[in-house]
Amino acid sequence: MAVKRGAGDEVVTTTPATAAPDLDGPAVRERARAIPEAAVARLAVYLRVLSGMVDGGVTTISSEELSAAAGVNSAKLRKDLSYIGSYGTRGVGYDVEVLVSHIERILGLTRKHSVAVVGIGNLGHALANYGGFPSRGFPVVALFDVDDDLTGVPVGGIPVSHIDEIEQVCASREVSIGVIATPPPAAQAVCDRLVSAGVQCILNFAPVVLQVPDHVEVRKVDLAVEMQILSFHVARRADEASAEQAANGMVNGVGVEGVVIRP
Amino acid sequence: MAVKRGAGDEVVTTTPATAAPDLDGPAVRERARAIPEAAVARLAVYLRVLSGMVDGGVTTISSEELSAAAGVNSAKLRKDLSYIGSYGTRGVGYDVEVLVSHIERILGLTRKHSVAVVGIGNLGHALANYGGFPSRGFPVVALFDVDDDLTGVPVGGIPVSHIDEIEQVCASREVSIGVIATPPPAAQAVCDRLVSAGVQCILNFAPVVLQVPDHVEVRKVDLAVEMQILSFHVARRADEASAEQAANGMVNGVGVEGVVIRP
DNA sequence: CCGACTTTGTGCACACGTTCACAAGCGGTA
DNA sequence: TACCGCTTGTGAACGTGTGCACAAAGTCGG
Ligand SMILES: NC(=O)c1ccc[n+]([C@@H]2O[C@H](COP(=O)([O-])OP(=O)(O)OC[C@H]3O[C@@H](n4cnc5c(N)ncnc54)[C@H](O)[C@@H]3O)[C@@H](O)[C@H]2O)c1
Ligand SMILES: NC(=O)c1ccc[n+]([C@@H]2O[C@H](COP(=O)([O-])OP(=O)(O)OC[C@H]3O[C@@H](n4cnc5c(N)ncnc54)[C@H](O)[C@@H]3O)[C@@H](O)[C@H]2O)c1
Repeated sequence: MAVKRGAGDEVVTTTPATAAPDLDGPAVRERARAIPEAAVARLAVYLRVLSGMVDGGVTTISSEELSAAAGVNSAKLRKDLSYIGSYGTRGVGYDVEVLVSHIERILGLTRKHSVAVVGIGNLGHALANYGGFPSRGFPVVALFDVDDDLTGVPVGGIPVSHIDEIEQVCASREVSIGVIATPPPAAQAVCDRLVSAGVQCILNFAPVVLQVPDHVEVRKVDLAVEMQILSFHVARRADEASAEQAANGMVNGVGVEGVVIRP
Repeated sequence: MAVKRGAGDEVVTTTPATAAPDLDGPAVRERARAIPEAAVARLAVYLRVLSGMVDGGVTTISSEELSAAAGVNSAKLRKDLSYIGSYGTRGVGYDVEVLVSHIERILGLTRKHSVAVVGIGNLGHALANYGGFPSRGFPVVALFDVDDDLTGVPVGGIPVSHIDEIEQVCASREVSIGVIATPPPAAQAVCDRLVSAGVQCILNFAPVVLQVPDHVEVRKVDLAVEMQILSFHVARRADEASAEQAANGMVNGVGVEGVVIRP
């Protein structure tokens, strides 16, 4: 993998910048947003697929193949890639390694992002032991808990620190991403401490809405919400099926399974 | 009042080869009055907030208060609620319990959705032990793993079954949601077996793109992707900051991190 | 060197989601 | 009852994201 030197090149249009004078209304928004958030999420998926391809010895790939592997529309894939520049060859496809390096650059993965996990319970243990983070450029460098029985105990190779050391430890270990895996009532307080320790990105597993300053980015993973979305689809499907059956006046068992719909 | 139709518009990254499912007329597609997916996700959040309010003794709440608690715009909240009907009182607000019951109805939570977890490793243990699922109407009724040392061992009160029993057990316990927490290489095979067992909803933690039939709903939770999105924001922010500094001809070390920008 | 073929990159139209703004409706009050 | 202030519900404007379809740009065989 060729590490490209600085020499900014033309480089994508990170900031169109054409229309500088914008609305500086009451709510101060960030500047022109370059890449749609949805596209960023997909770029991360493409990167994972491409990494697997590199390992498999693939050197070139077309948008059709890559989009199939990533589970998206090929037009969407090409549009997503166009946000980061034109690195394909018409009639041929994309050089896998080139694409990987450019996506990594855009996602900011040329830099390591140190992670701290707060709340070393069931979930915290799993996260601390997970090898998928360090291998993708997100080394876990600190663990925190209030439980005195846990402090000092190594989990995943890292000793747990007491929550009261959070500001000091986060600063000294240059933590840039904080993961909250505490019970819900403690989440906001932990979040506040992370913020005051200078952490600007937070991944929150506790089912609570966190209040943070504008400059802090929060993403939440709420499994109950995921379940409920699935539940919604089940219900909708059941509604449709029953409506259809009512319309047809017919009861037709669908192949796979005998799903019993209670009247 | 809201005339709600079945609305048969699924989509979700279907294969391009899908034959036209609805031949109701190529021109008009007016029937779909479904609830936007994004709104469904938020409804689940509102539900959680409202449940907390019920416990807190709150009986009535305005869109302004609820939206603040849920971290969204009040107009968006009202629009989201309007998808499920008109249950507010103008000049007063919403009755909390009424709202809870209607959201639960729409999300299909009047029915219990039994959950099976496959892959009882680090993450699987955490999920099996998590009390947040049963309490929200998602009882975990089955656990599966290939590891013979695990089969029979109770985790979170449920003995682990061997993966080979998956079809039989899922059917007999009426599993409607399958959770995949196996290593990535095993995920697709596990998914296929869940589908053949009649499971129509899957929550996937393995970082792979699952291929499923159209009638199966998949949601993925990819923590590495979440991290990378955060990383992207860090990078973008650094870019902006450096651009601004360059414009000002000033170099200012920002507290948290020493981002070195090559000239 | 040319022409056939392949695949990218993108303009455009459309669908979806968000936000604004305000009439309609309700409870309380005189 | 008539008025008033408050909050909902929603039409419409607006912004964002998606998908189509095709010209541009490249490769390859002759
Ligand atoms: N376990 C899961 O699979 C799962 C799934 C979805 C969501 N969650 C959420 O993740 C969070 C953690 O879940 P869990 O199952 O690991 O819970 P847990 O009770 O097993 O662990 C919580 C840990 O946080 C620690 N803690 C409590 N207060 C703290 C504080 N102020 N500062 C630092 N540490 C503190 C506790 O000592 C404990 O070790 C919860 O909010 C839960 O709702 C968990
Ligand atoms: N641990 C985490 O915090 C974390 C975070 C994000 C994603 N993930 C993903 O979740 C998955 C599980 O992670 P983990 O840390 O629990 O892994 P793990 O290795 O601890 O556990 C995996 C379990 O799956 C079982 N298994 C393997 N093949 C199986 C099969 N064919 N059928 C049934 N069970 C099988 C193994 O016996 C093992 O018990 C992985 O795909 C991982 O990438 C984990």
